[in-house]
Amino acid sequence: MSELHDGVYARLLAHYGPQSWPAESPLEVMVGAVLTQNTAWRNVEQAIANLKDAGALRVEALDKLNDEALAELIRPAGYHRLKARRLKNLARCVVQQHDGSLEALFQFDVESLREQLLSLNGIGPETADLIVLYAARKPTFVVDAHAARVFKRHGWIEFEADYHAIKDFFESGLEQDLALFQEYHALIARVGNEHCRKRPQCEGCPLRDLLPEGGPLEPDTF
DNA sequence: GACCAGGCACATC
DNA sequence: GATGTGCATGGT
Repeated sequence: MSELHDGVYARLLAHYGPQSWPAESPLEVMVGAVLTQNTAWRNVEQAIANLKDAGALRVEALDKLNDEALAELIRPAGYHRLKARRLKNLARCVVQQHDGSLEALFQFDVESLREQLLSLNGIGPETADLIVLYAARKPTFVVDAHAARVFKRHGWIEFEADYHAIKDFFESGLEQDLALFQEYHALIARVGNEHCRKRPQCEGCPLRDLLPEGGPLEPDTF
């Protein structure tokens, strides 16, 4: 692990302790990954609870439920009609191409699994990587807005860096270890969410002593 | 009542 | 191939 990652990871882990994805099953991870697109996690929780109450948190149930009924259940997470179609795309893929078995889908290696997910309408790079890392439990680094913001503001990566450049930055500086990738991503999301928002709140941030002279860097836009 | 949260697909240039 | 826009809700 590079010196930078070593220092950041150690500070975050010491400050927050181990994190975990708040889900009870791989399917719940996948559904949560879609529902949290452009949406704060607290808005996703009620939608997941609605799906559980309706007995709809099963691959076959998601596949069979009509669009309107599914949209109504996930309404609290926002973009409900759009996300209902995305969840059904995912469920249909598992039913038709993998005999309804997530284990069958997850037996592919990281790259081919990632490609299959990316081929689905509604699954982009971040959602695909979230599913690979937390549902399929294979080491691929998830880049989210928090990771980009935290690392750009500290001057550790360029403001122009795109998803793949940032993903490479992490994957080339870390051991290819599932638990490390899961933990590090979750810790970065936590510190990004609590301290490195559009208006940074560096007071009490565990990475405060690593800031460049003059405080966090500000791009023209975010 | 404006702003924040902050991914993806698609149209357009 | 970069840029802009629509998708929708709930909390601050």
